[in-house]
Amino acid sequence: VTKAKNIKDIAKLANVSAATVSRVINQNGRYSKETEQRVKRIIKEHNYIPNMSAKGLRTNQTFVIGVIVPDITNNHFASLVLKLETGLFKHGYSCLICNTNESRELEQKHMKSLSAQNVSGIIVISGMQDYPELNDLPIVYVDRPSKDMRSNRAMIESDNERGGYLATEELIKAGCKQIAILKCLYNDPNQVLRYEGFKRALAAYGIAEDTPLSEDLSEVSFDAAYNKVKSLLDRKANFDSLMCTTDTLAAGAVIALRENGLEVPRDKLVTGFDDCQIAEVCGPGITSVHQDVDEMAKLATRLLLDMINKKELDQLYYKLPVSLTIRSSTTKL
Amino acid sequence: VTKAKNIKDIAKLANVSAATVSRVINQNGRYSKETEQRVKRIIKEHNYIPNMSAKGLRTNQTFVIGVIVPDITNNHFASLVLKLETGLFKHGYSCLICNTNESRELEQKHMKSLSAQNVSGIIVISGMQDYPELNDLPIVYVDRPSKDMRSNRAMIESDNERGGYLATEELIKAGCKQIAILKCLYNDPNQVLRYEGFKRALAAYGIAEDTPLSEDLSEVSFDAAYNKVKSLLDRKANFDSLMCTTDTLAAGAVIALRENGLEVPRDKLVTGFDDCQIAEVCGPGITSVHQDVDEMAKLATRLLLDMINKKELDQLYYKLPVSLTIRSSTTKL
DNA sequence: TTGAAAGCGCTAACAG
DNA sequence: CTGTTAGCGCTTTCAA
Repeated sequence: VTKAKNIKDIAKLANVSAATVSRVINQNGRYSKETEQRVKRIIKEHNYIPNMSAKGLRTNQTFVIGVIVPDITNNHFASLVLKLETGLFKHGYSCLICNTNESRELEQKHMKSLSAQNVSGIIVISGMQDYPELNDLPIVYVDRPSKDMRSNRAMIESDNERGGYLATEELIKAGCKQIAILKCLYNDPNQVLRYEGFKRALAAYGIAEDTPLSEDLSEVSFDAAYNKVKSLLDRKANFDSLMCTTDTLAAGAVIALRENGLEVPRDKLVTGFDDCQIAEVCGPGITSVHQDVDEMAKLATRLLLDMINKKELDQLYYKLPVSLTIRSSTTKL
Repeated sequence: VTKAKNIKDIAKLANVSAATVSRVINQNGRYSKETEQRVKRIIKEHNYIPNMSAKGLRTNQTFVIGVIVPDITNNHFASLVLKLETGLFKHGYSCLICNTNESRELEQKHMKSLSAQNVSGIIVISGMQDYPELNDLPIVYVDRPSKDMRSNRAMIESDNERGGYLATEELIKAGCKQIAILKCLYNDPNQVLRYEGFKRALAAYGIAEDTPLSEDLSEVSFDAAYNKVKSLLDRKANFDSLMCTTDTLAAGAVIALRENGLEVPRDKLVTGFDDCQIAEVCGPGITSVHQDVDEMAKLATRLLLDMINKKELDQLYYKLPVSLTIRSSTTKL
């Protein structure tokens, strides 16, 4: 079988013009059944694959979606990305993955690069900024609020405040009085909301917040949580439980406790947030706020594709409900 | 500031030809210091971003790398992808992420799609197949052997056999006599190699393999491992330890044991493979075979870029050493 | 139902 | 050192 590199080769082989081949490929009608079948046969026989750069240049549509994510090694984000990629690929779109490593600068560089590549749309997961200057580009902001509202922008977030409330309430109901919180408000509105929920729960149950136990972490990471808990223990801080604003933090906490001879839930209760694999697997299993990642991904995919295809969206903003997945870490023995 | 969409606009504004602008952008020389600065200034002022589709069409170089991966939610793969993406982006390349979900068919579809998109190169992680038909495309096969050898193919794997040996030896040295192995040979040469190592270690220490304990899993997944261990316990199989060919399997095993009131390492010893987050965090911490993901990523990046830039490679095949990260799961109390 | 022709934005000869 | 020109492969009028 000879190699047909481009649409002209196919046209020649099928005794039609390139225009007709193009119409067949794109199912644009205006060709006979006969021609269609012949062209399709030739394409298959020669294993012809259209050149997407040319198509992209011509149509200004690349069928590539940029996905911005803080860190793909975080299981919560990875789950989201897996579902997004799988869903989008079914519709003929590929995903450019961009890790920002929580750096504002890298995030901007990536957005610029995506725009240069003429991506069809962008999904920004837990981004740190809006991008109103990317005028015509459809963008879905996932996992964070955004001010950038208009017809080609959408926004999906979980009810983080309620999540914070639920987790805290669970600890209170288990009898906890001195709840430390592991969080880092700086730069992340979700963290702020989870903390709001925390405070609302304390207030609802008439518990005063113990400010030293609420001190911010330097960053949202396993190590930061691990070190914070070590230092709490070192200075003999008085706490009976830890409300952690992500599962990664919860894992760091559990490990730090264990290394100091403390067991969860025997000695301290712990809650996490995201309900990802680490919560299932860490220590005795960590009670965690479940986000509906599946729905998030489905919604983001649908909204983005609709925007790309210039469909009117009935709704541009979604706040998804959360639930609590209860595991051993909050079960007093 | 007016909007300059394309290179001609910039050229006009800078009083030069498009060719000169192109030269400046690509640092191709053959322009005066003066012109360069003027052009650069105009570009910056107008926030001009070159169109990559056009560039790609013209040069047949897209600066996009396809990354094929079985499942990005596996922390081992996620770590690899993060490092690859970060490294490649520094060199101006973006990564198209493709999850195959272990499906041969999806893998092929993705490869075809990548080829259509004129990617500059492909990194195939734990792929199930070679792609010799993608003639001119540089490909690095990571995490698996490959028969597709030539100048624009490279291949990097860990010493899986030795990993299997080390893990098994660790169990034996801790006094284990009846070692069950959780594996799934079907479709994955790495699994086979790890199993080879397992058998070699048994032989070296004069232990006979207990065939019923070596039965294959239906697939490599947390659930498969979980169910397998449950069924081993149900039928009162005689084993003192579990050698697991991935950390995910080890996690499934640990959880299944725990749910049956058995603790690691008190009642059973366990080893994993990959030394990823889950091994650090699961149960008491799981002893696991460490793969040098960092070196893998660096090597893959370098080799791929060299192939893209037509540099002669001194070596096309790399087998990276592994080590054992020892944690509590193999420490008899 | 089909084909001819123009052009998307860029780069690479080639000429000056 | 710089500009002119000719496409890369595809889609899309327009005309037939």
